[in-house]
Amino acid sequence: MTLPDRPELSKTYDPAEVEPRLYARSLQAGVFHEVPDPARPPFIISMPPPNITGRLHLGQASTYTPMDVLTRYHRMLGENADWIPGQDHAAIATEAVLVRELAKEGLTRDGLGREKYLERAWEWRRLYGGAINEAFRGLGFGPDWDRERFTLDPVLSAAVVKVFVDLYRDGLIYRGTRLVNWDPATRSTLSDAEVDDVETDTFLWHIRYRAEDAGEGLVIATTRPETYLADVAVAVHPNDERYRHLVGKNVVLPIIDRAIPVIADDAVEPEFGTGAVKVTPGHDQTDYEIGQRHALPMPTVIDFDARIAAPLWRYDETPERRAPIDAQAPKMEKYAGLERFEGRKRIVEDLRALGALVEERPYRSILPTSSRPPYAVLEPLLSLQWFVRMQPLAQPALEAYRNGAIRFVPERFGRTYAAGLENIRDWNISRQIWWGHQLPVWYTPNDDVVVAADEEEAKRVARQRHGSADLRRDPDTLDTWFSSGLWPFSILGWPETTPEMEHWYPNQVMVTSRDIIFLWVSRMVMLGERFVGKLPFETVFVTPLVFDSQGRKMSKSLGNAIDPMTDLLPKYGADGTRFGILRQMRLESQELRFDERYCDEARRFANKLWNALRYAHALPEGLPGAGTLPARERLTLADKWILTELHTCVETVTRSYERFEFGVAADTLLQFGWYTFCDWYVEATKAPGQQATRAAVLSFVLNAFVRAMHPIAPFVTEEIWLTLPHDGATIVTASWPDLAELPSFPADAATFGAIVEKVEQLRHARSEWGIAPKEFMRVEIPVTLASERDVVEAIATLARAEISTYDGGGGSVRDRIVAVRALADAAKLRERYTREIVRLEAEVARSEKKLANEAFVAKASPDVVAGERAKLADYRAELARLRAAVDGLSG
RNA sequence: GGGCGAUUAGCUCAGCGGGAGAGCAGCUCCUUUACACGGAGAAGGUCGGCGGUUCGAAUCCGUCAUCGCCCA
Repeated sequence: MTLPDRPELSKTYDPAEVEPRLYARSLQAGVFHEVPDPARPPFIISMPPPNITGRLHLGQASTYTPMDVLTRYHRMLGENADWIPGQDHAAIATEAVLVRELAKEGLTRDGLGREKYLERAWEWRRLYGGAINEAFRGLGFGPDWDRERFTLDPVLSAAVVKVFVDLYRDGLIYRGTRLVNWDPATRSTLSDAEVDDVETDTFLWHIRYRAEDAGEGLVIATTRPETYLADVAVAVHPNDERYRHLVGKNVVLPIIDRAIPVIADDAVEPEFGTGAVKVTPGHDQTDYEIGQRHALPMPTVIDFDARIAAPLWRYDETPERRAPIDAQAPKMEKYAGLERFEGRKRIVEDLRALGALVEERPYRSILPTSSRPPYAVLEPLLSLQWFVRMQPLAQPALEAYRNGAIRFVPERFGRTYAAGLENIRDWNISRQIWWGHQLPVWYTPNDDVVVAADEEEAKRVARQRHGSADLRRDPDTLDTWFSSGLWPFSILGWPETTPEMEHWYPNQVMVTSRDIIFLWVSRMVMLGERFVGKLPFETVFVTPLVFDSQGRKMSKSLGNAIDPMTDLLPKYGADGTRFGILRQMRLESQELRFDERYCDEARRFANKLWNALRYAHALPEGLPGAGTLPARERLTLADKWILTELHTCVETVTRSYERFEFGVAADTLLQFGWYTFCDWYVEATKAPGQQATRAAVLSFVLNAFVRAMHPIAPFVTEEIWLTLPHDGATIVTASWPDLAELPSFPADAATFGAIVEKVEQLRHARSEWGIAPKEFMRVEIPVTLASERDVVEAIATLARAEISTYDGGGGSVRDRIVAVRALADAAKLRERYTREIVRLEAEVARSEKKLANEAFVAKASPDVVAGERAKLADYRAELARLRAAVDGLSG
C-alpha cells in the first residue's frame, strides 16, 4: 500500500502538464502490453486499421475512444485484455499522395518504374505514416503498441497470399471480363463500395433514331449521348403501346449510320424520358444486364484514359458480330482521342446540325464518382479483371447473423448487414496500383494462368505444364479491403497456430462505424468463417456518425470540420475531449451532433474533482490507509448516504459499459462526482460532527470513484488516485470497484435525501427573502428532532442556519425533517406559505381525482396505486402543517 | 422507389406508459480557507401536427409534415 506524504497540489488541474507525463509513465511500465494467458478470460479488440495517410478526424475519435474505454475496463476486471493496433497501407489514398509528391519533382509513377516507386512509398510511410498514432497517443489511447501491425507486414502478406491461392483453388476467385468502375484519374478499378452517387445538373438529350425502313423511327432520351457510338440496341418496355410496332425492327444511329434492333425489356421505365432508351452494354450497368439477357455484342468506345476510341473489343466476341460495328469505325474517327466530355459536346453539336437532336432539357442526374481523391467521375467499362465469387461466402455469413452467432449493437444494424449480404455481387479485387499486395498470379507466353504462393512454385507448375518456366507476373495489386478482411486473424499470426490465435480468436467485440458494415465487417465475417472456421467476433458495436451542431456532415469543403488535435486537445485535454465525446454518444441515435460544450464541461469537472481532492488532503486529521472505512456504527448519515450513492453509481456505470451505453456512463459519473459528491457530501463534511469519519470516507469514495471513471478519463483519475492512499503502482491495472465491497444503506440514504430536499427549500426561502449568503438564516426544528444530531448539523451546515426548536413534531425522522421551518417576519412567511398552499392544493386535487377514478384503482398496478396514496398523504400532511403555520402567524 | 433514424426550454440533448429534466446561454445574489475552471437561486416548454390504444401517453400504434443517413 502506498500512503503518499501530504502532497503539494496546485490550485487548478492542468491537463497539459499531467497527461504527457502520465502517458509516458504508462508506456514505461508497459501496462498496455499483454501476452496470452489462458488462466484469465480473454478480451481482445482488433483496432480497425486507419490509413497510413490518415490524420485523426472527429469521427475516428468517436469510434476509437470506446475501444480504449472497453479495453481499460476489461483490464481492470482482471481479464487478459489487449487492444491490437495497426495500420492499413491504403493503396488508393497513398498512391494519390505519392503521385502528387512526385509531380512536384516533375516525376511520374510510370516514369519512375515499379521498384523505385515502391521504395518511395516505403520511405513516405516511414516519414509520415505515423501521424495518426501520434494523435492516438495524444488522446491517451492505450493499445498494445508492441503488437502494432501493418497490412504489408510479411506475416500479414503471407496470409493474403494463402487466402488468394486457396480461394482460387476452390473456384471462388476467377478472372473475367466484366463491367467495372473505372477511375480514369488513378487509372484503376474501384469496388462498388468506393463509388459515390453524386447529383449533378446536366441535360437529358432527346435524339431521334430513324427507322431503317425510312419510317419515323423513335426518339430516345439519354444523359450520355457520347456513348451512343457503342449502342447496340434501343430498348422499350414490353407493355408500352407507343413502341410495340417497332419491337423487332431496326433503327439507325445518326452520323455513323449503323442499324440496331429495337428490343423489349422489363428494365425500361416507360415514364423516363420518352420511354425508349439506348442500350450501351459496354458503358452502363443496367444496359450491361440487358445486353446479357438479349445476347447483344458489347463494344467499348471509351478507353482507360476516358477518351473516345474506335470500337474496342474487350469481350470474347465472334468476328461476324464484330464486323458491322467495326465497319463504322471510320465514321467515328473524328471523335477518336477526344476526352469523353469534350466528345459529348462535339457529338451533341453534330447531332443538332443533322437535325437528330430533338430536345435538350435541364436534368438532375446521378454521376458515379470516386470516393477517393481526386474524386473523378468514373467510367463504367468492360475490363479483364479478377473477381471473388461472393455468393458461397455470403451464405454462411448471413446464416451466422440469422442464428444469432453474431449480434449487432444497436440491433437494427444487423439488418444493414443482412441486406448487404442478400444482394451481394461478385467483388472486383484487382487494382492497377503498385502499392499493395501484388497478385500471386503469373502468365505463360500463351496466357495460361498460374496461381501460386511464390515465384518458385509458379515456375515449378509452369515447367510441369509447359516444360518452360517463362513467366510474367500480373502487375496488379489486390483491393485494400482484401487484406483488411483478414485483419482479426492475420494480426494474430494466422495461418500459423500461435498462442495469440488460440487464446484471442475470436475477438469479443468489433467496434466500427456503420458506413463500413458491409464494406468491411461482412468481409471479415465471411473470410474468418471460411479460413479459421470461427466467426471473428461475437458482437459488433456500431458507433454513431459525427455531424456538426447543425446536423451537417463534417467536411473540409464546408469548413465545419473539427480537428481534435488542434481544436479540442489544447483546450480540453485528452480527458475532456474523450469525456465530452462519450457524453454525447447515445445507443439508439445514429447521429452525434457534436457540441464542444460537453468537452468544456468535462474539463471543468476534472478541475472540480481535483479540488475535492485538495480539500481532502487539507483536512487536519490526514487520510488513513487505502480501503479503510470506519466501523458501520461510527458512520454518519451523510457518510451512509454518499456510500449508498457510490454503490448505485458504480452499479450503473458497470452496467453501462457492459451495454456499450457510454453516454449513460459519462452522465452518471458526472452527476455523482459533481452534484452528489462535491456539492452535497463535501459540504456536509464541514459540519462539526463529521470530522471523525470524513477523511476516511472521502478517501474511500474518491478512490473507488476515480477507478470507475478511469476508462473514460484515464489521466485525471490516475493523477488523483496516485495522490490518494492506494494499492498498486498504477490505476491502469487497479481493480474495478467491487460492488460487494461497497456498502449500501438505503433507509439512511433516504433520510439524507429528505435533508437535501429541505435544505433546497430553505435556500430558496433565503434567496427569496434576500438573506445574504453570508448571514445565518434562522430555522426552527421540531423539538423531537433535536436529538438527531447528524440531521440537525447537516441542516445547519448546508443551509447555513441558526437552529432553534419549537414544541411539536412526532412521526418518523423524515416527517420531522419535513416539519423544519424557516423563520422570517410574518408577512414574508404568510406570502410564502400561501403560495405553497396553493401549489399543494392543486397537487392534492389532482391526486384525489386520480384516486377517485375507479378505473384507475381497479386497473393500475397496486404499486402505482399505493404510491399515489402515499403521495396524497404526504401532500395532505404538508398542507395541514402549512395551514397551521399560517393560522399561527400574528395578524 | 425501399430501409432506418430524428423532431422535448434560446442552443445541445436526457427521459421512452404513472407528478416535464440536465448542461450551456441569458437573469439575480455571493470572492464563506477545495474549487469564480466556483457556489446559491429564479425564470424559461399546449414534449412537430392530427387521430387511435389505455384508468392514464412526451413515452405505445397509425398518419401527415419537416430534417437527416443508408441502399437502389
